[in-house]
Amino acid sequence: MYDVTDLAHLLAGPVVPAAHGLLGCRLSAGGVTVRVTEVEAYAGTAGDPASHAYRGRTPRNSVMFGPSGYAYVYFTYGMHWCMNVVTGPEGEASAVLLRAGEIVAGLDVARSRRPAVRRDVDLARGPARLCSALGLDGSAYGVHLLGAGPVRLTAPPAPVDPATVSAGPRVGVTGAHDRPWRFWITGDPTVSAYRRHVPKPARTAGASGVRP
DNA sequence: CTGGGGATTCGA
DNA sequence: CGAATCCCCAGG
Repeated sequence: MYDVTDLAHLLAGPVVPAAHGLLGCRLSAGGVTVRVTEVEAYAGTAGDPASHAYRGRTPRNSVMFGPSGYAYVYFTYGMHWCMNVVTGPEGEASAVLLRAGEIVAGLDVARSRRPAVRRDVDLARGPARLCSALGLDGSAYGVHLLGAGPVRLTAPPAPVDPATVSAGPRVGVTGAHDRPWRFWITGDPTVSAYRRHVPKPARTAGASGVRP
């Protein structure tokens, strides 16, 4: 057995085990509960250029530098929110991005938030979709996740078998392919599609893309 | 102050 | 494939 105390302990530790442990956890907000099926680990300032905290503390990423168990929610592409769980000790800005989940409660509420979606497995398939399904936005920035607040994270009813977890390079991240820090439940239909990061081509006249 | 770019999604 | 559409942050 593995209760909220253990979850708190797990989140307080190194980010990669924390990311593993977040698979299967339940996240409840806005009348919807998802079972987390896909995550990515980010190591903060510790030599991880892909982390939002890599260049040091800013107003936007400050919650990542605090204690574990809090929500780092950020706005991107002018329209989408994405949600992270802060991990590690205070002062170390590591976090785990929640990339996808399966709706296990509040299905009708989730559908009403995303009317255009046809298949239920697509409702929270992707980090911005997950936030959308749960009704999460900037108001969830910095909230504690392990208590009785509006956004609650709880351990899985049964531990996830490590043999059912796959690992690979993170989505939308340039380089760092030597760090397979994306983790997902193998074969789960709610896991998002992997898309290689495509750097913007240099803006020179007549430039043609170079293909590998 | 300015401007480049983004841990994405959807539709053509 | 490209638009949508803000906000953040580095640099001058």
